[in-house]
Amino acid sequence: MAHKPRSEMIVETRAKLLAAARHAFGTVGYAEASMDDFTSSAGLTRGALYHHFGDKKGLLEAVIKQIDTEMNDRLIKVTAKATSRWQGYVDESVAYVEMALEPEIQRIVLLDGPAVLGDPANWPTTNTCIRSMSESLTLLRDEGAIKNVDPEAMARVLNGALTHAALWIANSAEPEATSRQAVKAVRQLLDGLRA
Amino acid sequence: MAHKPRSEMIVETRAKLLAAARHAFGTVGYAEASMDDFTSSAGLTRGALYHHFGDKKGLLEAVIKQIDTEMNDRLIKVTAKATSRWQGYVDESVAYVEMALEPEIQRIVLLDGPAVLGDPANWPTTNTCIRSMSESLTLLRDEGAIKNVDPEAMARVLNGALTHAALWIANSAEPEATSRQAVKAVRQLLDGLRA
DNA sequence: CAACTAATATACGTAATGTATGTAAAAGGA
DNA sequence: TCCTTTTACATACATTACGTATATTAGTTG
Repeated sequence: MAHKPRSEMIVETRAKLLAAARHAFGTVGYAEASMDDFTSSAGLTRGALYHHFGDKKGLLEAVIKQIDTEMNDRLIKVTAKATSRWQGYVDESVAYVEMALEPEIQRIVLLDGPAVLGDPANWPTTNTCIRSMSESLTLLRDEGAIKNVDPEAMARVLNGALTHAALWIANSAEPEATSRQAVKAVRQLLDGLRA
Repeated sequence: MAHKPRSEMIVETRAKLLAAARHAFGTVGYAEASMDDFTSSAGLTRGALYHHFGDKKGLLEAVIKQIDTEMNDRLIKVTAKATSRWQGYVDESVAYVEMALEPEIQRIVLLDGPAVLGDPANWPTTNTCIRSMSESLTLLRDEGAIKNVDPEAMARVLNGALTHAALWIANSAEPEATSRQAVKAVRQLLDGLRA
């Protein structure tokens, strides 16, 4: 009877715990998510959880890291499609807003993450997204497409604008209309950076 | 012996609870603040707390409302001092960043508030600050000082930029240097809005 | 095959929240 | 003035969650 090797069991267990936690965090929120509940929904107990992730916070970190990686992958694809570098940056920004509309991302990364782990700027997973946006800005600046800005500073500040736009849209009574408003404002804001 | 009238006792009790909670939330954070601890530090018990505020969340709402009012008062003073309307808006924005540097505001309003109460845009106390910024933008737009933006949308998006700037500064290893970077980026961003 | 290590479960202590109930003092009317 | 009613606040209790310490089971290695 196929006794899988231990190494496979482990990654499987980790994956199951991550998925269960991610679902729980994303729906009821970090504080309301009971470790007993979601581990048992994964067919495990808290024993496995503590062994692999140390504590609830560690689990949240792992979940956020996973989401962050996925977000970055998606953003890279968007940028790759663009015709010009500037257009790529604008598209990336809008795509970021759209991703941030997803309840799971919003709840976990934008709301609970900062409250539990502190300012995202200092997360170990050092927001891959911000870094990539910062790189885009560096290139744009060096080729003279935008004003002479500090890429990192501007990337962080803009990132704040984007996430707030997303929060606003997602919690609006009329997301469609709000989305148009918010995206337009973001575009205008970005446009103001052009040289 | 000076038995104060009941109405006075009540406002006093509410004030004591608010102050104690505000201190606890502002230092150890909402989740870690034990209601037993901070009520007893105010010479009361949770009984009074539940009577006046319903639950822990209700107390947080009250604390945030108080802080929000104070912030707005301070912003009004800044704007009043400015020489031009545009300058007033820039000063207001920078002042907002500076206020958001204060640990209490940061912890309670920027980190825990959104996690516990959801997107600030929908708070009952409907961020007085955002409203006032939105009004400033309306005036600026109408007098042609800035591009033709949607004031509410732009105010919200900019607000996100400002709060993120503050978080970044406050959690930086070198707040002084980071502050210069962030404030400069904010100024550039605002400058891009001018007509 | 035996000893060891590591993955997961179980059991328990502690602490926090919310609720239900109790109490005492103030307000108000006769 | 006295009795009733309300209400501000305290106390006691039930539930639940987290984290840790310990037990068990299974896989790995010599």
